[in-house]
Amino acid sequence: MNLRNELKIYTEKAIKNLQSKAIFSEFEIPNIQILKPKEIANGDYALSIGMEIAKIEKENPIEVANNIKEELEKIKGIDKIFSHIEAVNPGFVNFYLSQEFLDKQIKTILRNKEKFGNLSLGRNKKVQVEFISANPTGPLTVGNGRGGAFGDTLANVLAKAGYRIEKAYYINDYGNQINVLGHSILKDAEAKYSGEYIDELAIRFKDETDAYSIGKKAAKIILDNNIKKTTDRLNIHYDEWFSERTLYEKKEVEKTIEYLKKKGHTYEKDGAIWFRSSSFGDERDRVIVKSDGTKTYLAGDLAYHRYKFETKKFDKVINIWGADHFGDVKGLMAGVEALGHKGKWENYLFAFITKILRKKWQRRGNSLEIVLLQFVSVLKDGKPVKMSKRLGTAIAMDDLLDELSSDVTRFFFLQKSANTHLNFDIDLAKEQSEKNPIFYIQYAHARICSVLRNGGIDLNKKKQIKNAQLLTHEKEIFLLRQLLKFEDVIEDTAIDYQIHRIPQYAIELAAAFHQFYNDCHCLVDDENIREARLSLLLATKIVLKNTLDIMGISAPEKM
RNA sequence: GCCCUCGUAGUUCAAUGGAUAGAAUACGAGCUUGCGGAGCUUGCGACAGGGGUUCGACUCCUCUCGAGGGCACCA
Repeated sequence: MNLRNELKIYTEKAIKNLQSKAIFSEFEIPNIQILKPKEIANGDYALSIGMEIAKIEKENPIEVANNIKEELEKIKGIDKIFSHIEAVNPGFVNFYLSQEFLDKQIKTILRNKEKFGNLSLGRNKKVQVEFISANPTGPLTVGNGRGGAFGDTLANVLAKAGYRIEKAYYINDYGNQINVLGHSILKDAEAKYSGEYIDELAIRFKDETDAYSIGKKAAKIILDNNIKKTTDRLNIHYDEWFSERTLYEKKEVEKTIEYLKKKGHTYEKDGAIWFRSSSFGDERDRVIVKSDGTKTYLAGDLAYHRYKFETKKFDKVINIWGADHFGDVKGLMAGVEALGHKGKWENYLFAFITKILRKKWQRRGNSLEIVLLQFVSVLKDGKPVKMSKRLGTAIAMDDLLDELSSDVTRFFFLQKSANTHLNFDIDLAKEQSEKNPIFYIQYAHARICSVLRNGGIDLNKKKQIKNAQLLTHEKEIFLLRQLLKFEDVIEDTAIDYQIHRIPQYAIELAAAFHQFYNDCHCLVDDENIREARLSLLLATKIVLKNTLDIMGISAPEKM
């Protein structure tokens, strides 16, 4: 049970008590939002419920807040957590953490080390995150890289929150694009892909003439020599590389279509078999078997999702897609529902979160959730570069990784929210790589390690704080508060997937450390203060490293 | 035409319907006989525009303008 949930329950109880005392009438208690004030002066946590209840009760908000505050103060043990609770204008209730509570937290961090921040939110639920899944017809692009950084980090966050996660790459090694790849290598009239890799493959297959056979073999080569190497360079490691072809080989696609037929979710028109997806909220029906007898991409994807839910028994599946696949979201959603896998997902306790979820139509509590990442625009020499493999003018992820480290690149991608269009100015990124915030964060980590070494602390040995109560300097307390935020950051992100919160937090934490470092000398003669500050440093190192680990970014002990 | 995602300091990005809209970078001014100055302190600087809902709007609704994406028997 974390503090925010505890506080929520306390508040609810306080309001009920006030109702039973007839100070408040018997209204239905609204959602209790636990706010985190931006200003420390406004407390560590805050409630705005006073204003909402004041409206219902037609009372003065500050009086309502005061009533709640007084009722909360009566709760046993709350004085151990908060040094004081305040009701302030226009009707907020502010909570200030006690020194005692903060001291306890630092001990918790030192005890739990890399496990600090592990939550039980997932309660062993199995979740798959599928990301990148680019066609094996060419090297990964910068846009794929964004999906990779996002998906990998989201999976890490969910793992931290207690979910059993698997990372998957769906290889589209079946279908027309394989044929097109073959023709591209043959450079005949049906060629679509171009670029250096095609030229290299052309040399390799110069003695062959069958487009499909070439395409099939080439796809395997591209997967091994390009895609897998690039994901490695990006520090992404999949649990499963799933081949679409195997679904056809094992007749899983046919079985899926048969299932839908039997359930009456299909019909024939113009010689094709249509899936009645409009019965499941889609704006139109979708073809699953074309009039020439071949299956569409959706048919294969549905078979794959049957595998996800029925064979692998995932409780939840999250697909990370580029925004160019927006048009396919409803089709797959409808299909998954038709296959009987909707709404198994838990209902979150937090009403304020479900409110957010409701806004995101693609995530309506389905067992399948699809996150769309907006486009990455690439600028080079001040000019936009059109991203298209087919045109052969795409910026390959490897081009970027030749110039920037994986750490910098991942951080650059992660910093932006999924639904903003990302401008990747290659020249700017190169130019700024030395002053990138990631260096600021890694420098903080290296600096801490250096002081700890100078202080004779073995980084791998357990270190217990003895004098946390000596941590009273403004910057010490501020840093402590930042450390404490880590669990909230994990929880929030595991629920709303706003992963840019993580790099944001890393910057804040590093800043809090640098400020502390500047004001407080650690290696002082006073044994007690020295001990206390070294403990704080060690705790900071732990949390900073945990944060970087989640982002898949290294935490160097020296730079 | 319809559907998505956007529009915030010069630039790249933040901000759960809450309190004084934050960072980074750039530009200006400071800080070192101390543990890593790749740091710290400080100044300048922004909600595309008009209506509306609300005690309270960058956030919700609506219109206008602007950017990107999607509307296949392609994947």
